[in-house]
Amino acid sequence: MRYSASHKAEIREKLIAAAGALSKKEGFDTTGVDALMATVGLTGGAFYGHFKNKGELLEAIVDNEMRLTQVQFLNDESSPTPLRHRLQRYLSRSHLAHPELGCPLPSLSSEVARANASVKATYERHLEELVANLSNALPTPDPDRAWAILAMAVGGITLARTQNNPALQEQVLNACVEQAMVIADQNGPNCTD
Amino acid sequence: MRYSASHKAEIREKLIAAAGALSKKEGFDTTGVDALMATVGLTGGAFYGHFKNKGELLEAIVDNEMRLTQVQFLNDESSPTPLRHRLQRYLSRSHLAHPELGCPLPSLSSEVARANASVKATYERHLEELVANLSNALPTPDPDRAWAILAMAVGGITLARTQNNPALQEQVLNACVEQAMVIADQNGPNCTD
DNA sequence: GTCTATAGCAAGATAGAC
DNA sequence: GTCTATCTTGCTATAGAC
Repeated sequence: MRYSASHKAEIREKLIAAAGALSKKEGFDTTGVDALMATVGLTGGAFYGHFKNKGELLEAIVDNEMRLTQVQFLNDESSPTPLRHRLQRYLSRSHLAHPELGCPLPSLSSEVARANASVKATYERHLEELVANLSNALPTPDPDRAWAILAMAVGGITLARTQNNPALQEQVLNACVEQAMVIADQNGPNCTD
Repeated sequence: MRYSASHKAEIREKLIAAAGALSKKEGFDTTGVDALMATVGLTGGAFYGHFKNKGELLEAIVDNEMRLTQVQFLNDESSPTPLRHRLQRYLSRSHLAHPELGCPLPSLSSEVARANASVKATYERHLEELVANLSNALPTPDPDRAWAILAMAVGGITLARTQNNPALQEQVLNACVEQAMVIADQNGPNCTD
């Protein structure tokens, strides 16, 4: 045959990656099939050779994006990145400016919240893994503190992206890094030990 | 004339409120003009007697929703609501389940992030007021801690709304309340006083 | 597997009657 | 100020040629 046996799979992966980037930048609902296919040099009709419908694409995007995020958060145990550096990378100006390359949580959560139970289940599964990993990166593992830190990081990016003023963005990002470290390092709510 | 002089203004306010609720629940982009007008008993064409275009509606929604949030956050100085209770109310199951009645920050932020500078400026102005008020509700006023707490609250609702599992939702919400209080009550990063 | 063409529908916006 | 009717454009999805 003209193409290798895995050619279709390769195109599919390209589509999922391109659609993920577009959806994180412009939103999934507002990303049209024709526009998506154009980014990989194909026309709209070819889409349905890879996905039954657009909903199936959302599932694939969510799974792929969350898997990549999982990998980025994963700590190499032989040379672990300090938590503060990971937070600074997450809460950075480049992450603010490039949602298409960044974490799906601030960009896709509101659309996932309105999606069907299957999409949410995939999201949920990856989120739990993410939190388990983040918990293990704390001085003392604690899922509750991991959830709180994750929520602050996601909320920090979300809020900062709504701002025009760079100085204000900087303040939000830095405040979240500092206060997340307070949560990570605290020994107890009353500091009694 | 058939209607009172303020009739147009009343309809306009109704429209802004209805559109705000719809946008917080289903998203602004996915809320059509015809569907919106139907909720107040009018047809699509009448929309343009009140707004130049749909973008003007978004500005009005953002201003109105943020103003209402501002009022809800405002503390009655004669009988202030304890911060913990305010956080519990924000990070509650009813707020999770009813975005149309709730805070615009978790629902509209991603669309505001993609909006024009004018919309962002309005959002920004209200956000700063909100943070100033929240800062003053802390044991020791501190804008940085206020930003961090706000980010955590917004991120907590955002993440919890993507979950199917009520137990997991509860864990996220409770964790954010507890850790937000840690940030509010801490005296310093090293607990040295 | 991808193309072109098109069906079928909903969107934002405008025109003119009342 | 609101109606109906309509223009134009965009979308999801399908049909049939290659």
